[in-house]
Amino acid sequence: MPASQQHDHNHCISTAMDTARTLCEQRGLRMTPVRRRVLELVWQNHKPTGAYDLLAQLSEEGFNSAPPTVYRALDFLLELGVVHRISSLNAFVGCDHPGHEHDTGFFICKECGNATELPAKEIKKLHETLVKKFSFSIETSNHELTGLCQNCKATA
Amino acid sequence: MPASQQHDHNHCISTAMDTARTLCEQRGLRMTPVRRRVLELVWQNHKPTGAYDLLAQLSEEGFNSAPPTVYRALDFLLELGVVHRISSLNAFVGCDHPGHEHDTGFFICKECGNATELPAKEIKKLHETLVKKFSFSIETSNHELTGLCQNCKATA
DNA sequence: CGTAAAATTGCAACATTATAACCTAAGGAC
DNA sequence: GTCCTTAGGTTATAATGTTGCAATTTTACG
Ligand SMILES: [Zn+2]
Ligand SMILES: [Zn+2]
Ligand SMILES: [Zn+2]
Ligand SMILES: [Zn+2]
Repeated sequence: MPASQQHDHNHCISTAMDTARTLCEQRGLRMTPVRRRVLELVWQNHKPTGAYDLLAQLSEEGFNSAPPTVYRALDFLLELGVVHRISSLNAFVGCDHPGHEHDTGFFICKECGNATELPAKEIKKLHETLVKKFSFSIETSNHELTGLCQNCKATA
Repeated sequence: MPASQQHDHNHCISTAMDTARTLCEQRGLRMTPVRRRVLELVWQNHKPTGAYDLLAQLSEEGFNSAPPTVYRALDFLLELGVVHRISSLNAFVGCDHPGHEHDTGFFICKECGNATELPAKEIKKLHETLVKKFSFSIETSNHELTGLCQNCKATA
């Protein structure tokens, strides 16, 4: 059983949507239909999804199907902190714990494609160690690990 | 003075070329003119460089100027372990310590664009911590930090 | 209300990055 | 030399992402 089916998707999605709505209200931003639907789709897929895949899904539902539509929605959601971009995959994925500012860090299974967010604590610890050694000021960071998840390792 | 000028470029380049040649000999691979020149260019720029920038430079020198030329050379050099790809920039940069298998990790200055390779030791430590917490098997990892380098912080 | 400013969306074109497919040329083994 | 493998040339195309501007919707405010 893939990790993506070990839990209640609908719960994931509704929680994510609630949090996003709350964040918008707090910041005076608008959760418009396209933005809402893109976030839902990102969560429904529940694994990193390309912008053009999302665009195709939107298109099937009667939304506008030009690239700027989905990229603008994604930019908004990234800014809001409810999705992450995985640059080695050119793909987007929902954030597990939105509302707490943190960097992008994922473990991506080569077999099933699921992406698991890394604990912010470990990323912070790495930052601290690096800052001590070098005199950089770290503003953002992005960590992408690949390998086999527990399930796929067991099945292999 | 930018970090890229605090040292002797020519030394960087010749060392990198020597190592690459040695690695090729050890593995029975061919360091052809295009491959050699691409590696030299990557080192000459001494900061992350896009494939199409490299292609333009090659073209000026009479090399073939079609995309596959540079992508094939870059694939070879990546495989050989003498360059890294920085996926958040879609760019390539020379490896500081080739010949020792290691993951991609860079600090990239937002101001001057220089990319400094992170110590493999710290990356390994992060891996170990994560593996203890989760039961992933990590095969590759990629770490891209941004911020200001020491020089640019001072100048700002 | 009514209107003006701001934010969002629609739309068309374009830019950038990367790959596929197929063929030719060069290098090495025998 | 002949054969086989590797590398490079060439053309076309795929995949990803952006710019610019007009039209619309939402909000702010008198
Ligand atoms: Zn997150
Ligand atoms: Zn898996
Ligand atoms: Zn390296
Ligand atoms: Zn700098």
